[in-house]
Amino acid sequence: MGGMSNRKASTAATISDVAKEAGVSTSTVSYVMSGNRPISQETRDVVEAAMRRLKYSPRSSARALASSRSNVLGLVVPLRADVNVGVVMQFVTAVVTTARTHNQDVLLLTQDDAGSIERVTSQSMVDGLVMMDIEARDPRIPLLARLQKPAVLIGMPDDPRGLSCVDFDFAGASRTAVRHLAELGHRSIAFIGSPPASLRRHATYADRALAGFEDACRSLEIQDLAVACEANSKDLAKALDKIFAAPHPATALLVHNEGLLPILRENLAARGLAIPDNISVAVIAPADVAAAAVHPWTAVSIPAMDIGRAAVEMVMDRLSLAKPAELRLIAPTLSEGETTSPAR
Amino acid sequence: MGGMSNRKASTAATISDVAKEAGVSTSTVSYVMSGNRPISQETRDVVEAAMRRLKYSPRSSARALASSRSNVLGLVVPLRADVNVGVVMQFVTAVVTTARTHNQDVLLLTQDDAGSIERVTSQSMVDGLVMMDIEARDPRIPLLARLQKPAVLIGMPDDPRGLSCVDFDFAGASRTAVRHLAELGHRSIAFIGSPPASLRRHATYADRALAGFEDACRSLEIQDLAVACEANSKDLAKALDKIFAAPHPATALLVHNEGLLPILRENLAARGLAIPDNISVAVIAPADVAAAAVHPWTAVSIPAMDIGRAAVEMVMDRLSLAKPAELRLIAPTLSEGETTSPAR
DNA sequence: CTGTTAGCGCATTCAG
DNA sequence: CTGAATGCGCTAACAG
Repeated sequence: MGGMSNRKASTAATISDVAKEAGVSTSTVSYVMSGNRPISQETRDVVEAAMRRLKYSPRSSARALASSRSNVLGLVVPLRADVNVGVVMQFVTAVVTTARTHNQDVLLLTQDDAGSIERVTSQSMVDGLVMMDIEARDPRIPLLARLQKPAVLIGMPDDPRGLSCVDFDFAGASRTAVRHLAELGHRSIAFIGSPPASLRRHATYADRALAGFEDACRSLEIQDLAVACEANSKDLAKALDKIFAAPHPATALLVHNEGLLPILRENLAARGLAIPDNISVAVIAPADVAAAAVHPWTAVSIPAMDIGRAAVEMVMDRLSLAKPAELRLIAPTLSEGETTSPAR
Repeated sequence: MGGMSNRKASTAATISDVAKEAGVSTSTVSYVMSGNRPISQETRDVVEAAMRRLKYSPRSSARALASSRSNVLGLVVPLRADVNVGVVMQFVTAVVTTARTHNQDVLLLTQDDAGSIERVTSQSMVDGLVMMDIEARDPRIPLLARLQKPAVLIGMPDDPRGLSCVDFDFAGASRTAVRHLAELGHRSIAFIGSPPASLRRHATYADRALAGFEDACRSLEIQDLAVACEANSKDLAKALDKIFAAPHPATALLVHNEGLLPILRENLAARGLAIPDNISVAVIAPADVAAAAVHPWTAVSIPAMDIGRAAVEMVMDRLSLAKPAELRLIAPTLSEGETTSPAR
């Protein structure tokens, strides 16, 4: 009896429509959705059939209001000119994809809109936050620490203030690359790094990659020289000028600047330097970029996917399992390409 | 009397806390926030003071439930390998920035997560949708047309089905560029276009830029040749081989592929071709990319910011003003750089 | 100009 | 294993 719904067809079905249609109470419907208590197989079937028939789907706002969970994660992305769009996109992809596997959606926040972090948390629009492009003493950290929502930083600030952090071990990446070049016999290595703007604001990846380079060279007693560089031909030329004008010019390069990769080979060729015969080049870059080149670069890959995934999982752990904050560094691995060879 | 709130300090303030604190009713508080009815200056002041004192901020889920508006826009972005990350980022930036000026936030959806459009609309997570990277006969269009939420496509499908669309006039862009080159005396022009993958799936920008090129050449009686090209040196070399092996080799190039710009000059130089002395080059690319080069390209600029802004504004118009759907093409403008010169 | 009140749709105690 | 009842916090009639 009374399977016929008497609602206006124009309105979307609600949980009580489903309950009526299935001949059960609304709480039963709610529990078959959440699984928060055992439901007999038969009533479950009846309910699910009713949901399908009515094309029911729960209103997220109602659910959020009742459960005080939005199932949305905030993602703060940098839209600066000096960051690498390719890498950023990879992080974003990883975060969105992983979030979906945890049944979360992603709200996109840009960091120049200063108040947005505070806004979305105080309005409970998000359950947690993932923040990219962290600076060494990022002013947003105290703010985040004060908020009640779990937050994960992609990057390693000087003082995390009890926040979770995850990042690639950029220092280790530089060290790994230098060690590899040293084993090939190179005794003078130059580092071509991030744009000056990134260094100036102490983006943690830029700082730490550089520190790792200097550290490794010192301990292996290798001639070192580091230059910052914008991702354009002109600046690259200037950097190379400086490198090859040095007293003991480098026989190997370590490049931490994805934007330079398409033009590096040509610029060296213009100076009569062939890779790897006259000069070895190792890079720190996303795996696909390094591998996609015609001559794959010897690379320490930035595992953007792994980092993004880890970030989301750390947020979810804190949310669901109330895990404490943690710091996580993702270890570097070097993959040999066709751009390094023994010195001389 | 009774200004002292008796709530537990641990819980965030609600609208009724504010009402109590201010000595008014909740609706009054609601109305000072929304401005949906006139409020005397004095009560407004009292209420606003109370809100500040209690650090009140409204729960978005409660507001959404009561008003059936989420104040969130869904943005569907492509994460394909064959799209240009730089351009995508510019669109995204424009959309987010503009959305904020309309008091909307942006939920990020990726298009490989097929069900997500349906999901976020049926759950009323978003008030409207902006969709990038539309294909000529995009399978999502019938779906979108069926949904009740306003949607704006960035791109021009064959049949918009009553949806709003906005895009750069890529055909006009090609025509403008060809006309410019023709005026310089060039009688044979080659078009280097998007990666084959983009063309194969008929991304509308790729299709239309190419069509505009062929059209303009035909009507101006210019030798034309078009090649697709991945954004790497190897594929570019192949494309150039083909172009210069033709019976009447091109004296000018029109390039619609941002990724080629960093390497194009070098690859031509390797063939003894200097820009613009031996060959003229015009490009279709975002303004900043074209202008940032050491030798600025003669370019028809893709006004990503304008398009993104227009998209959001069209959604908002349909939401608030119930405006009907519209199609909008953004006109091209050519800016001369240092890469074109008279033929011969 | 302001107050009262009935929902918005769902989650979740309590009872059974 | 299931149902009834309450409240989440806010908006928008309706009633002054």
